[in-house]
Amino acid sequence: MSRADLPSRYQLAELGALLAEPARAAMLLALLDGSARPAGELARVAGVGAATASAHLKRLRDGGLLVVHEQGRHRYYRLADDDAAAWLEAMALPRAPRVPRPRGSDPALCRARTCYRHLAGQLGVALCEAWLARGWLRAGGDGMHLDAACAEALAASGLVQPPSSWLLGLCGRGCLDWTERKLHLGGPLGVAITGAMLDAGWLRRSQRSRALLPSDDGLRRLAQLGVRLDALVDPAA
Amino acid sequence: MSRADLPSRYQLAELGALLAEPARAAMLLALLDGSARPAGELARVAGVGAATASAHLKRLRDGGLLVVHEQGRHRYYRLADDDAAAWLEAMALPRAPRVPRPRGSDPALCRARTCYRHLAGQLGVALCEAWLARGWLRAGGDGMHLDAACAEALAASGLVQPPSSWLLGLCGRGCLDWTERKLHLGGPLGVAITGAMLDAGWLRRSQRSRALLPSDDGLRRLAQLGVRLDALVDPAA
DNA sequence: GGCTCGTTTCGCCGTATGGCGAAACATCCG
DNA sequence: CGGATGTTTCGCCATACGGCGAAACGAGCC
Repeated sequence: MSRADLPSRYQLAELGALLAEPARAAMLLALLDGSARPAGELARVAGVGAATASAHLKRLRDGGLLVVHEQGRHRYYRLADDDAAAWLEAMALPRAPRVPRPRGSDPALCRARTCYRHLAGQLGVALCEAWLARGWLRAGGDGMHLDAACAEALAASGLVQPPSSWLLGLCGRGCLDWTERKLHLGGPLGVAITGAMLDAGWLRRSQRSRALLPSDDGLRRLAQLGVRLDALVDPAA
Repeated sequence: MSRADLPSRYQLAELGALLAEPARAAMLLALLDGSARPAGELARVAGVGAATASAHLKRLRDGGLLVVHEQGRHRYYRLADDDAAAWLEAMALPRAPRVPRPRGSDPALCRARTCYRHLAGQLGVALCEAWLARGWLRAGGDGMHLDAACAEALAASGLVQPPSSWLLGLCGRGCLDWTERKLHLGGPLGVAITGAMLDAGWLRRSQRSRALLPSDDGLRRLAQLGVRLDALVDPAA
């Protein structure tokens, strides 16, 4: 207790201080969908001038929460890693509805959303559970890996181009879904699959939130890949 | 994005501000093992005077992170709920070792520890997985519940007194283990079982950290209850 | 080269907040 | 009842930090 957490106390405080400013919090929330945005745009969403935004971004960068990608005269900021994204999502989600199941605010968000750059929500959990159950996803000591049978099925379904063996090399990680309280698939593998689903039109980004809207075709394909859709909340609710 | 997270931005900032002060962070870390401590003691661990500690505790209480239990002239502070404890643990753990498996700092902490008031770490994950696998723990829509067979086995093993049916009424919840990245058993059910293990001497609290030290007898009993111990990290490491 | 635009640095001010000591309560004990 | 102890409130000071405008820097573009 006494000596061991003497560093961690300052670590935690420093992390908290980064979130403590509404402007910084707004920036982080805006980046929680995995997007990379230039400083000016982040200044706008935070509602502050360019100068202050720059200072905030510098602090977030120094604190290890953001990374920069310079391109021409723009500087694109992005969340540094999915660990940060994971607990950020945990803190940002509407302060937990206590009782068993009165779902959190937006039903669309509960159904499917991005957690950083991978699929989360009921759909993400259902996919992870289904593939684990049928052996398409194997949990090893160093993370989750895709089975060759799954990679073939994904190619056959048109999600990825035929030589889909590159998927086997990616490492997935369990990431706690804070609305479902179960694991969904994160890590590079989760990012790759989610990206492919977006590219293939199975999912579409919502304009005004992190919700992901599955197309009818996408739902059909997912069902064919073993994902149980009967547990999804009614989108009309 | 724009309108939806306008409240959540302030919510997140407020939460961050509570962690932003080393003194408050120290208090929260001290309470992360589920203990309830009087204001004076928290002042000492935080390294501040009684007056300032009182102010900090008031803020944490107003912010919904702590609850008070008045007893005589003492006021015992405790973490408000296990949701708060969960993401607090996520943030507090040594900033993730990036590469696959170079384990976080303290091997004892990785092996078994308290997460709030329930068992976490490799042992907690192993227990949760084992009981789910043999059907002793069933995951329903509203949480996890113990099977009657498990309750009987726990009574037979001497963990709880013979009429163990009261365990069936408790609700458990999956809680992400941030060193293992898998679920362990939290919620009232997890708290009850962990408490029983402490009472029965299967586990012992470490003096200087949140680590839980299993006794030889405890490990034997756990193995009899189906928990695989071969995955535990070498305690001597 | 000179212009524009995006971004950062600098200097300044106002407020918020942490720290303490002293004093006020409250509770337990004799 | 009076004294000791734990906790909170009050008043004060010092500092940290966010906010902005102005200016500097750098990259693109004509």
